[in-house]
Amino acid sequence: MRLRFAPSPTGAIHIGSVRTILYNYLFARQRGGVLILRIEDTDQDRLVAGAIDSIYDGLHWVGISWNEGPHEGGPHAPYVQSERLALYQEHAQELIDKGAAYYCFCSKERLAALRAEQEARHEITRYDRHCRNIPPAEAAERAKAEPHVIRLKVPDEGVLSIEDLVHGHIEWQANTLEDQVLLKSDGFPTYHLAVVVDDHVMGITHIMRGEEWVASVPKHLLIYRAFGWEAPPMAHFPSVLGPDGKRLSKRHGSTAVSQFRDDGYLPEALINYLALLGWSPGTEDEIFSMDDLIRVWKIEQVQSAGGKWDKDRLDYFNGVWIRKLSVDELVRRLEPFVPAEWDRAVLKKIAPHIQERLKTLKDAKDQIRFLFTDDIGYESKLLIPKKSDQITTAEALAHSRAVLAEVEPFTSALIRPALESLAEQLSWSRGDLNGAIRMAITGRKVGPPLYESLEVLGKEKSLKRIEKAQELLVGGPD
RNA sequence: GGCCCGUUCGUCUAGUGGCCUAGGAUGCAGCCCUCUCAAGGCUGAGAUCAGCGGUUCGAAUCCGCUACGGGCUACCA
Repeated sequence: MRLRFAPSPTGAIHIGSVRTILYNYLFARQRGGVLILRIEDTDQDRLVAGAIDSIYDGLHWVGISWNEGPHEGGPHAPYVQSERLALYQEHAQELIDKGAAYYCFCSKERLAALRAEQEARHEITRYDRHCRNIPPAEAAERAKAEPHVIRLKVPDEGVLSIEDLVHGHIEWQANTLEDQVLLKSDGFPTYHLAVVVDDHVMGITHIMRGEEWVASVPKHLLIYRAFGWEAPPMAHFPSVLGPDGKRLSKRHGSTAVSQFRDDGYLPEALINYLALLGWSPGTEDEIFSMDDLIRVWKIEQVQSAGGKWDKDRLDYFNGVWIRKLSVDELVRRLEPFVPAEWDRAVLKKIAPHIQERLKTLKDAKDQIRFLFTDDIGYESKLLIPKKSDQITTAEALAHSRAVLAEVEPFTSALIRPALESLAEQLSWSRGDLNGAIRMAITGRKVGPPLYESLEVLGKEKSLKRIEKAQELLVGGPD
């Protein structure tokens, strides 16, 4: 069993492609199959520098690996189509020799004019087979000097069909097809020729790709037939859609995998979410690791309709996976998201207290900044609880400072009762007292639990910040 | 225009003729817990299963038509 992923190096790997690749991966891994990464770069105009590296980065980051590919090598190397041109040219020639394909010398101008005429007459736009009847010997002679493409001779009638693993039976009438180009004038194959030749030569046993390819299946079937090969089973997975219902693309915002990494998403969460976009276990379970997926994913449960990208749901899965991390692991994942100069020992102490408050790893920085800098500017009026005033708040803070100064050791377990009884003494609610102190030490209204925050901040800094808050209040309004 | 695919709560989905007065999740609202925010627990609103016709004792589930959405229709993939 051999499966392939065949991205084009037209940029960073796209989230929709990852979903398709994931399904290929799961299918192969659960059956002990071999996975192949093949780069389909037959369009020289659309190449983007560094794209292959970013495909490697993106796929490795989400935890997808493969057996044969451009860097891995393998029995069918090279795995980059632009390095296999001779193979396609030989195969195109074979079809010419068999009489299954022909040289076409029509210029792009003639083709454009033809199309314009057909459109004007409201006819179907397709190639008119102008060069199909040039005697083979004459055509071969002209081909030595004139620019040309090679086209497939499409039959006038007949039915082409597949039993798609997702959609079931699909069929087409051959007479709705045109004589497609197999080899372009620059000597490069079209996608259609290259994919059929490579899938056959590389021994691909299952073709699984996005739904946008179903329309070209009959073309491929005809090419298989022309070579006398058998087409392998196919599955066409539904598209990942943007909020407007159209296939997800760059214009819907960030769709590159690397963007999700940079935005603080866990690969576990992305994979979990993506797996469920188009597939369902049929049970009410929904939290799955890659290993779980390899066990439970079934192609029979793949949805036939496209699914819209839902960021809220991704965020939910990200939270779930963040909470599943051990503290050490969380600290490790947080590493790229906090400044290098922040003390990792402090980070580790606060990590368990922000863990359940993180939607993404990126959120951590703002929540714990107060531990690493004294620059926590805030407006003094924010210290004052509703129903209270400047003087009373200043007094409460003074008392807090005094009480906290007595706490030894300065741990949350001892801070708690101290502040609780102070609140009672002052006839303040804990919420109001803690809110004022929280503002004083963090400069924010919300944050990790107060007692733990004080402990991690340390006695000295905590007292100093409370003093500063008092001064702010006594000094009058900003 | 032609060919093909699709259509269950806003969103992701369960559902393969009776278990469906349609289940779960997310999001939303409320309550509980609570030092804030989260997390967690509970409750609620939210889908005439695109519409119509047919098959059947019985249809979200099978068939047909229509509508709507999407993909393809290149010497792009």
